[in-house]
Amino acid sequence: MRTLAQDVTETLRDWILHGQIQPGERLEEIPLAEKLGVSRTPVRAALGTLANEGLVDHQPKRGYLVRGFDMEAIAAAYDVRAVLEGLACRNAATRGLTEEQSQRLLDALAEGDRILARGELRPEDHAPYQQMNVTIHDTLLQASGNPWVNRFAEQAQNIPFASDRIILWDDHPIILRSHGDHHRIIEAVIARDAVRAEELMREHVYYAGLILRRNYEKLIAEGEDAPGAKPPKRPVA
Amino acid sequence: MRTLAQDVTETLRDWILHGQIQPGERLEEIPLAEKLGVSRTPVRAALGTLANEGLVDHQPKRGYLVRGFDMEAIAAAYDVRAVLEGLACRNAATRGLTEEQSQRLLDALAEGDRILARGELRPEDHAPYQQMNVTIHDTLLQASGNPWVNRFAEQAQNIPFASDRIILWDDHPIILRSHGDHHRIIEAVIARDAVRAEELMREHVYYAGLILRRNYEKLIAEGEDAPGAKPPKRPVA
DNA sequence: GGCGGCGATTATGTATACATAGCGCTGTGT
DNA sequence: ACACAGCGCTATGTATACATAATCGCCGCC
Repeated sequence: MRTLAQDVTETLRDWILHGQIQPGERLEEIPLAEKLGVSRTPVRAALGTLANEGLVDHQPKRGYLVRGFDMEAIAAAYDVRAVLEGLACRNAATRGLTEEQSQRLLDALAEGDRILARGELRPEDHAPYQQMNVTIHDTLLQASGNPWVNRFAEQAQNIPFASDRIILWDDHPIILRSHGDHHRIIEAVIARDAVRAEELMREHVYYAGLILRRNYEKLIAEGEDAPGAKPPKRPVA
Repeated sequence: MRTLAQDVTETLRDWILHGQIQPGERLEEIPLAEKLGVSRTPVRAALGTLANEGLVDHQPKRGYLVRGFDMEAIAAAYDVRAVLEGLACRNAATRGLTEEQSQRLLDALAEGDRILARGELRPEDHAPYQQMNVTIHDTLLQASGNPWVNRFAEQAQNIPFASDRIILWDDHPIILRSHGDHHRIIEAVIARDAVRAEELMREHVYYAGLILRRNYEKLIAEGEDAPGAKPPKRPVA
């Protein structure tokens, strides 16, 4: 069964992740409750959950604030994801994939190849590519068989503008290289080469963070002061 | 300011971590509220928090159950801690320690040396040794400057019978070796040798998990069916 | 005699009423 | 004119009342 509190939690989380509520903004229970057509109770529960997830800041008797993430914090999240997903690949390679998992990964690789084949990404390709990317990472996380890795990696992605869902669509060579990583990673996992799988995934995620940071610094240098965690270019929620 | 909900959360968390509430046991709001002398509201909030932390399982409209952790899950937590604390040491070495941090670490090392000097650990030594161990790990986590590492490593420790606070006091050689690790790790961090620091800490934590698992399997082999996450010998806290 | 459906019971989910800490405003005194 | 203290307002924290789904037992039916 679904409860109101869960719905409200998801709604608010989406609002925050999609930037519809700005960092630093105050989240007041009564206005939110009215806007959502529910009572304060489920709203309170939702705010508590989001506070635990680290998306909002809670000071007792003083309310909830949407947390802002500066570039350093976002880069830190990538560092964490790098080691966690690296661990996931190591374990996945050690344990071996199920038939279904390896098939899903191979399908995803083929899908990526197909999308990238035409040499450039059109806007209508973004969603499928994104989906494919998420499929690969999530499948590998699950294949690790380590529930903690799953949970923490997911939480480290639930930050505004710092998720697999953010890709710099303009830079085709980087996307090609990234998908090349996918090939190698999955190859290593299937070949049960745990060390190589871990190293490749670590670098893959770490590099993604590096790109993000570089782009951010370039924007800063160009004077476009990117407030808070403003994404570089054409972010896709 | 402290709220009732926070107090209740801590109380329940302690009860679960200390095994005063058994895995699989049902947590009912009204009895808990009565036992604690509060209303259902703070109890509900606390249960929600603990559910987010993964200590209790929540099924909507069907209540909360204390989660049990089998040996596999505990080992998985150690794997995660290993890579996270490894990352923390890498970052700490890269960034460098503050004067205060390095002093705290060196003091902790000396304290450990002092406790271990007599050749065996007496019961009254357990608490200080434990404290020293926690100090070292927490200080290094903080020194990483990565807030995520802190959060996740802490959560991965908040499992019944899987924390720094659990040590096999009987096996002196292992404790000696472990404290030797501490020396090397801190030496590497201070020397700004990021790679070595990371590797040493990874192995340090991973090995602790391995010991735990081995002891568990030995117990199983001896026929003492250790139910759920029963700790090997003389667990403390 | 066993199985299945229906209703009473109970515990959770939601709404609302009450308590209290924070914050700002105002008024006064220096 | 400025500082500070007291007061009132507002929003959060807590308690409680109400709504509703899940469980369990009972009865009837097959």
